[in-house]
Amino acid sequence: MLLINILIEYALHSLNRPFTYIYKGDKKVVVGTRVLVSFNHQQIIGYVIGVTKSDKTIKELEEEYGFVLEEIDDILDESPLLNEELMNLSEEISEYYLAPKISVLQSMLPLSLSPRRGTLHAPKIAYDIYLRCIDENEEGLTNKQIELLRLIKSEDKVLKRDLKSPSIINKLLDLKRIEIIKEEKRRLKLPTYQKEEKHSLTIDQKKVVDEFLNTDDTVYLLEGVTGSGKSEVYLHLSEEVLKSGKSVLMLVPEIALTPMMVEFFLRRFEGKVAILHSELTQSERYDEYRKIAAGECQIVVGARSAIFAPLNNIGLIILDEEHVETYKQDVTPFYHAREVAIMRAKHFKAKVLLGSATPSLESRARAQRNVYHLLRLPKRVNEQELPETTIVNMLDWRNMDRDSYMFSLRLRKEIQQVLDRKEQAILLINRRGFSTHVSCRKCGHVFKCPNCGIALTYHKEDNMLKCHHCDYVEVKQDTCPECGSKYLINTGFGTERIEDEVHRLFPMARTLRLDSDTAKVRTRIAKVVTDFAMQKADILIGTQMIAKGHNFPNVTLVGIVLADIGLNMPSYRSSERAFQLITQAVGRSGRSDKKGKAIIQTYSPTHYAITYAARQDYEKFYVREMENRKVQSYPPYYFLASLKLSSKNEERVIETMLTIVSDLNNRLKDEGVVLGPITPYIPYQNDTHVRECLIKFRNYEPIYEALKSIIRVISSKSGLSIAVNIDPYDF
DNA sequence: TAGACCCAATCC
DNA sequence: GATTGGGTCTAC
Repeated sequence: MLLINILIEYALHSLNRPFTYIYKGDKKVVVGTRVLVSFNHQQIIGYVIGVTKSDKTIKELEEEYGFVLEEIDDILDESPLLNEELMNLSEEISEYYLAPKISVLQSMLPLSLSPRRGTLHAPKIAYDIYLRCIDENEEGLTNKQIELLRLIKSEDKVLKRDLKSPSIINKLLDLKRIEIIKEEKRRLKLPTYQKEEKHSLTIDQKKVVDEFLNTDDTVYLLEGVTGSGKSEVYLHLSEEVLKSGKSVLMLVPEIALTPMMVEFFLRRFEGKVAILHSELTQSERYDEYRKIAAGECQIVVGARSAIFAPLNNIGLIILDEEHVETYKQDVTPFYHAREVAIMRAKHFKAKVLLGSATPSLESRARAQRNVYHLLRLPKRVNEQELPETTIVNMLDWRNMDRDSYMFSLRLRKEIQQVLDRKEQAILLINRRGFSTHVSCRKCGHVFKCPNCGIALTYHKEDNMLKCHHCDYVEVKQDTCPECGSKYLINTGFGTERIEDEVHRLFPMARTLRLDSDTAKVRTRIAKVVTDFAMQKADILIGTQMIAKGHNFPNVTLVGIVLADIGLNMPSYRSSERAFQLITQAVGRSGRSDKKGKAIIQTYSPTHYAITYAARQDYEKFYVREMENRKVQSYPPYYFLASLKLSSKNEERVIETMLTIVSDLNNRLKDEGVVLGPITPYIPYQNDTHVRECLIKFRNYEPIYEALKSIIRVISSKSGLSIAVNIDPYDF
């Protein structure tokens, strides 16, 4: 009889331990496969982490353990889903991020293979069914059968669905003249490009490539201004790594926003590339995953979770736009792809290359201390000048257009000139929708989200009010639900409103809008981007989505309609985010031989994030922001961990959080600073109350001991749930 | 996480 | 006296 130790699918700290089942059947049970078990009156999925033989009787075992043993209902896989490297990696991640082990495994695997119930209905392997001739003997066949046999014979193999006559096929199969071959199908159709030979490098690029190849560090940070040709460096290094027989993992923030990078890799390395990202359907993703696991691809291009691609013999992991926050997962297990990349690289003795025009402060600081090897690309490839940038102070009424409170005279004039010259402009407004608040003029009622309590944004396109925090939507009413008044007013503006305003001020201008509303339909991002690139519109209006990656040669003006959005968010990263966004956006202007301009409208014209971004001066910003972080004891000077406690019972959360905070204070003394209890911006969601605290510290060990013990104590209590976020972004 | 179980409130 | 609703408990 076999004793099977499994992790069950519920990702809770309280259930983060092995459960033992027995198996008497004769199928093989292997560590790393999924099984179906009944657990507390339900059928759920478990992941096998241990198999041992036992000669004792069930009764003896139950006596020994003190609980009733149940049998495994079914075995779902024949062979392990993860190899040893990935299994150890999952262990390391769950240790570092203090996350339930099963949650890490669930994040690593595509849904079709994931240890969770959804897996049972997830897509299966798809096959192409081919026919092949195995016996040319035509004796005793009818003319029709001979015709088909000769047709099949003339090709190596023929797709069954391409042939029309099933009865004749069946007859030939019966007569053993032909056979069926099943081949796994790749449901993702990659576009085929003309193969492209490698470009020669500029002197700067060559220097960077040589330094990377001829030194022996693990992590490299490539700091290169927008347009400096980082992609070409990635491609060259990838080629070198492939030549040495190793494979490459290329991470991008979001494929939809960086279609160029995928195209570059497909062009250069046709047939060797797999793609993995969230835009894929479940079945496409499953197929790509299996192809990688089967060793059929040497390059994987993908978003965050692609860091878990089952590539073997990795030689290089690249994170493009390494500062982008999407690399940090914002649910358990809260991992950051950069840290996971470094873990994997250590295992393979591979190198990690982090690339950005505006590196995250953490990375840049590590480079400062030579933890990372710093590489620089200080110039744009064609020596194009950086755009001429103007900051417009919106507080000064003399700058303002009397006809519009969203546009300054200067921005309006520049847009007009661009239109006159038949060039293109990009307007960035980092907020979607039409207006940010809808309220009643008579009684002051503000339309709010019933789940989150924050103001709803009005979307004119579909005439709905939407919550930008959860997915709540409602049809916009024309009257106030409180007093029945018809006088509702819109305040605050977003992309839709700007588009309206552009149409009003420049009736002839053709516009396109790109934000996550546009992106709801999968193919629409690509459509908008290509349409704009083909100059089917004069002005592109959008959120931060338009600030990344794309190269629009005819754009000579970038207008940042309101640079302050985000700057005053209650987060220690708000300056950094604003700086990155503005810098990236300004860099979109003047990418070809035409000189570009950028206009930044702001109510904080002297804020360092804005002034340095206007000058595209990352290094100065870095120094200035580091001072800030030092004074405020934030990363990179201190590490952070946040702790989130939730319960249906508000009093209980408050009380427990108080004891946790005082407990932490007692344990840590000088090892860290505890802030809290903090009532979050959204203090309750679907009748669950939440409280948080934040820990700032310099050494991981003592904090980990404390956190582990708190998790142990809290998770043993029912009605309370706890989640720890190591290196959180949202404080 | 989600069904079981327990107890009290509530119905006519 | 039966039904409903909520809070709590437990899992191999």
